[in-house]
This record gives sequence, structure tokens and C-alpha cells, in this order.
Amino acid sequence: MSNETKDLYSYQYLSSLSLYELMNLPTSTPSSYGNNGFVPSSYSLADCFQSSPGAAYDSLLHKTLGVSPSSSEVFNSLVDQESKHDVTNDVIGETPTRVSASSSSSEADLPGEDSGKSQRKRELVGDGREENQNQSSKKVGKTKKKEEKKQREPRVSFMTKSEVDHLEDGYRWRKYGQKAVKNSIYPRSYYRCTTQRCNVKKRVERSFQDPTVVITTYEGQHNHPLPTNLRGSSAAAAMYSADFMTPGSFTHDMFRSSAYTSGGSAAAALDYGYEQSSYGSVNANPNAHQEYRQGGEYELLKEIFPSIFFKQEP
DNA sequence: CGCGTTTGACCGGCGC
DNA sequence: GCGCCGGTCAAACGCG
Repeated sequence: MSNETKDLYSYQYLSSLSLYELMNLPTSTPSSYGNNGFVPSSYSLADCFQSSPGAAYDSLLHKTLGVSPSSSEVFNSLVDQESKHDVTNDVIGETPTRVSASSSSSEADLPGEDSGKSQRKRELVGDGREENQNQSSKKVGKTKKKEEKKQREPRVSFMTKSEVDHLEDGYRWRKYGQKAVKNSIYPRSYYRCTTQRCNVKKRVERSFQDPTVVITTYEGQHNHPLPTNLRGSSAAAAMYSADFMTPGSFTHDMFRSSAYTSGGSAAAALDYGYEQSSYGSVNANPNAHQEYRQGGEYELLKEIFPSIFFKQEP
């Protein structure tokens, strides 16, 4: 079984989880967050699927892709909306797949403009060419009130087994930082959605314990559709306009995530028929796309996903 | 030339 | 108060 297929499968698996299980996970109280920012008694994907209608999904995957869920890597996906801890630290441990969800988020604030958390100036350079016209005054309220303490955007973190760090997800991202992660030899990259007035961010880091796993954390939610230059089609368009993504903590990103293999080998990732075109994405591999579209997997997916994402849960 | 990445510095929260 | 560390900024740079 190739990695590509694994990735494919895993994404599907994750997507299924996201659609149903994560949405319905019992709410974990923030106070239950443990040492590492995790709910001690958090949910594993296995648990979720054992107690869920995922069986049908499993069989579907088994039939179509010839994989067995139990033998495949499963991602960790979690929602972190309040925890102050870094949810991506130590995500992968001996008990790898844990899922926690918290629904006590005040994600009422408008996603537009800046969240205000990053409004600060530098004395060194005066001109901010960025669109941060918001900070008229130089002094950013470092003495901001406590109550105005930066309210964290809902965050979703999940793991992906991929050789590339930055997974293509349909949106355009601009990297704005990279930091070395403590206790890890792999750096963490910070990306921001390039769409104006969209302050969705994501962090990408490679697991220290399992270098084959990429941990992606999304923060915030897109306030815009996919980049218009995308030639959405069929399943893709349907998926991105689907209403099941209403929970703000879940962006479309995870559904668009595609693990291109850097080696150039065709990665039949979940492209959903999107043209790579002017995306100019970092790790886009046009060959993979083309091959993918021409191959039978694309047609296969077009059949698979509608049934998965729009299936009615019992 | 426009857009994205790199990278060192800076900021702010937090623990000691 | 100090240092650590995560997160962000923005100039410089690279690329198509």
C-alpha cells in the first residue's frame, strides 16, 4: 500500500470523523484540559468510530480502496477553542489518536479585520505597508484590559501523514513566520490566509515523535469562499458550499487537504477536481493533479465523497 | 513587478 | 524582575 493511498484514506477517514463525530462529541469543559492541553479522557478516533456509524464507511473504504481502517494511520484531530496551551505539543504520543472538542467558544466576533492580537508596532520601522490600517495610534494597547484579552479563535488541529509540510487545502496561504519548536527538531511554520480581511491562520509542524506526521492547526474560520480563481467542480463546489461546515471551528481546509508527495510521485490526494491552475500553491504538483484526474481514482472519489459527506447519519 | 518565502528581531504571556 | 518561549512583524530576498 502506497503512502498516497494511505493519505487518501486517512483524509477520508478524517473527513468522516469531522462531519459527524467531531460535531457531536460531548463537550469537554475547559477545566478538563490536562497538562498538555488535552483532555485527559479524550477521544480517540478509534473510539469514535467504534461507537459510530462509521462501520459503513469502513466497508466502503475497504471496498473502494482496498484498505482496512484498522491497519491504516489515523489522524488526530481536535478542536481547541479555549485552551491556552499549545495544543500541538505532544499531540502524538503513545496514545496517538485523541480528539477533544469544546464548544464553548465565543466566536461571535467578526472575522474581518484584525483580531487585534497582533496589533503592535515597531519603533524601528515606521511604515507599515500592510493593510493594518487599524492601528492608527502607535501605542497599541499593551495595557489592554484583561477582559479584552485576546480571545483565541477556534482552533482545529489534526495530523496528517505526509511527506510535505504544507498541505494543499484550497486556500492561499502566505507564510509569515517560522519558529523552532521546543523539544523538537522540526520547525513550526505559520501561515496566514492571503485573502483580504480573512485572518485565518494555520500552523504547520512536523511531529517530533513521528516525522512522517504533519500536525496542522487551523485557527479561525474563513469569511470568504474559496479563491475565485479556482475552477471548482462537482464535488468540490458542493463540498465547499455545504452547510455542514457551519461550526466555525471547522473550516473547509481539512477537506481540501491533499498530501502531495514531494518526491514527485503522483499523490492521489483529495483534490476534488480542482484545477491547480493559478493557485501557485507551495507544494502543488501539477503532475500529480493531472495524473490524478486522468486516473480512475478521481472518478472514484467523485462517487465516494458525495455519498460520504452527504450521507444521512442514522 | 507582484507575490510569496526567509529570517532575525520584537512583543507579550507565563513561570520561577 | 528576569528569562523562556510562542507568536508576529517586516525588510530582504527569491521566483515566475
